[in-house]
Amino acid sequence: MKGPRKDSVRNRARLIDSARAVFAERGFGATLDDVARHAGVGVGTAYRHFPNKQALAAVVLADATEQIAADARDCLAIEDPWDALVTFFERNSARQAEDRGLYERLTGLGDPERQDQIWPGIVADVTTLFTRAQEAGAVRADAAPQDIAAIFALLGPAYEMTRDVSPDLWRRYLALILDGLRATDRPPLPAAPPPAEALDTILKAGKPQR
Amino acid sequence: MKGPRKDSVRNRARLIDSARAVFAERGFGATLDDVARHAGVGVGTAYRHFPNKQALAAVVLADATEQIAADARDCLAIEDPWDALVTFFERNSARQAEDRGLYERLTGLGDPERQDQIWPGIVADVTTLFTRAQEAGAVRADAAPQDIAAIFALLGPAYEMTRDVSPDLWRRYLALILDGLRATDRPPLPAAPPPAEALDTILKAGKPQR
DNA sequence: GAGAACCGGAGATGCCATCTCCGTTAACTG
DNA sequence: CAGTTAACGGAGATGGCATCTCCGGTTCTC
Repeated sequence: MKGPRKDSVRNRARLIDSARAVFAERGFGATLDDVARHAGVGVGTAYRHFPNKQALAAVVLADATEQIAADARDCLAIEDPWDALVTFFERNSARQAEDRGLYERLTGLGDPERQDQIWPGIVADVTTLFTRAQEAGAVRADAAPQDIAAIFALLGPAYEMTRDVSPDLWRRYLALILDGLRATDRPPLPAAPPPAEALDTILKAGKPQR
Repeated sequence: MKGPRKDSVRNRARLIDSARAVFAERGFGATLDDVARHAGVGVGTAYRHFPNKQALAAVVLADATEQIAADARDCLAIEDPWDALVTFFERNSARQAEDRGLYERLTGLGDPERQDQIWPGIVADVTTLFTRAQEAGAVRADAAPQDIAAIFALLGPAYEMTRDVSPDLWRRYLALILDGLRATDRPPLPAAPPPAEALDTILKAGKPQR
């Protein structure tokens, strides 16, 4: 019985690692050629291991998605409801700020099967996180769980600034937005929250479409 | 003495109008061919009147920029400082929400000469608008004028959602952010504001770079 | 050391936006 | 109204760029 060749295995691993690094730094716009070069292998090798760029991205993305799921679960364990929600935001934002590709890819790309398997769990956990905070009176009454997705979308440009201006700048705008989300006597928000089904559209908003 | 031909003048006008319409609807990614078709003229005509796409965009953009300047000036006339600032945000956001190209083009493109002539005025007026509101105690003390530009950048994705989900949705997130900007006893913002010189970078954040 | 498995990377392929060219059309002039 | 010429139209040349293929050469495995 013949296992796969040793160099083949190694190259595959290198490609995945490099994909993670390259997509993180330069965004999903990076070429498979770039990834291959970074991995120190030829493009041909890349294409022998993965039918195309998306396939490779899907592998990398799967991990990332699970991390989000894990974050959500972890945060559910934090007692203070507001603190839990904020922590979730901070964890995720930190990841996205330092991984450009992550933000760009989160929706749309990735292995649909696994995505469809993981997302519902995330959505459920985040909704819980949100509802708990709202019921505790920490989140304004006129906010909705969908707003969480929207806020993540809004933060996109903040990450961009962070990269170009100063690290950690995103924290400023996350804090600003969270202050807006917090309960204090305020006039109700104008316009209804987006429909819950629009989640994908919301997340996709404001990033390189394709 | 021979003036320019009548059809030439008309076509030029049509092209500019069409450019406004097409860029507004489909964004600056739209082709000059698209603009020409919309104007009911051939591409050749388009290229005879404008050396390239940017030149045409610059013309359209000039008007748009002056409108912003006008908005800022108008808002300075509003007595209540907070109300003035909010109105400025709302006017501008409304424009950007319905003109996709506007948001994409605001920085980077456009006739540099005229831009450089108009922008300083806008910046000055907006800074005044902001400072006034802050001194009146309506805006939190740890905010800075640069945050205005950042907020406009943050709203980019909100416009996108608006287009795909429901009109006016942007108002929800603008209100949310403004609530965060408002003074009420809050913990200070983490991370310093971006440097004032980074204005371009800030505005550009999170939109199709090129 | 034979042969299969795998590699490398030059370049073929495909795509798409920008812009040119020139035969045709129609505005102006006398 | 006929001659002149500015202006038009739009097929297609051009250029750039990312994706992916192909095959001579290399490396692993038994």
